[in-house]
Amino acid sequence: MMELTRKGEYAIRGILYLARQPQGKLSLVGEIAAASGVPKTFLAKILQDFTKVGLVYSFRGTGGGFSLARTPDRITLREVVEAVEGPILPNRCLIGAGSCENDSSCLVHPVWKRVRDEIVTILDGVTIEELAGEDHPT
Amino acid sequence: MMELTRKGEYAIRGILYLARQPQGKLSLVGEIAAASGVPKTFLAKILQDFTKVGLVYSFRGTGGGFSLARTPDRITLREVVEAVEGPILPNRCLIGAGSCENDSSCLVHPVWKRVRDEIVTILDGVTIEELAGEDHPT
DNA sequence: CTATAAAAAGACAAAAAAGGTCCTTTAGGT
DNA sequence: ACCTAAAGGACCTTTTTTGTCTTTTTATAG
Ligand code: SF4
Ligand code: SF4
Repeated sequence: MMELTRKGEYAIRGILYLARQPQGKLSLVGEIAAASGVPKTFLAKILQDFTKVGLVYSFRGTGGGFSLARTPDRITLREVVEAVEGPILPNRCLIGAGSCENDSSCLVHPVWKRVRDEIVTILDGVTIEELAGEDHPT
Repeated sequence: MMELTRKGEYAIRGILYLARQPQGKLSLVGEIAAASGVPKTFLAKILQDFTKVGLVYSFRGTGGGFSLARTPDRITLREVVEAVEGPILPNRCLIGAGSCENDSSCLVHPVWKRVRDEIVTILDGVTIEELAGEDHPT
């Protein structure tokens, strides 16, 4: 239950690769895929998701590629996961008004809300810089 | 992401019905299904899961049915969810040794561990008595 | 301005999981 | 013996996951 999909796992691996590259350097899909062991065409889709939400920059044509749009210390694990998997929702009733008729009276509702809030808090508290294992120079 | 399945939702509804019945009374699948709005045959499977892990008692034949195996205050939401969905695992690496080769060096690993521990803590802290909305006589 | 390079977009498809149904068997009562 | 109700298992449909492939767009180099 509550399992991260492969897409989510790949997304993390992919962005970690980018985080480990020298600032401003562009990486090709094929290069990232090979290094992180992710199917190339699948990773391409993931990188598109990243681009859409503004996590990475993409450049087409000769000399193109991908780079982070922000420094690794300002990208949280939550952003990465949500970019490809959508918002963290342990239950439908958290989607919004009307998704479950009795969310006002239901006593289970607040429990799932707590669960979501805890997960979000944890994932928001982790940056990909920490995960990339770079000790940033003081 | 991280969404409870219908089976899990149904499981909660089903056990809440049982929790609201007078102590020791037996309920039929059909009865529980109708009252909680769950497909009868599907609920039957869920109740079988409950029986397997010892959450409910089942009796066959005339006058048979289901009842809780414990008082509602000693059944946690976690037990109910895990009975039908399996253990709470935000990522494969938490399954056990060898499920991911690099779980010792991977910096993401401890994050998922924290996520799981938090979810488990929350769900363990909620009993189905609280959820059933019975104010138990002091 | 044309060839080349690389990402974007979108259609397609296999495999797995979710969500059920149905039928036969087993166990208990009358 | 006969009825009742759960257990077990085979089967099915739909949705989601996990990809692939082809075409289009955008950019650069010569
Ligand atoms: S937890 Fe309660 S409010 Fe949320 S979907 Fe289930 S019944 Fe509805
Ligand atoms: S988080 Fe790390 S240890 Fe866990 S599956 Fe992913 S790479 Fe492996």
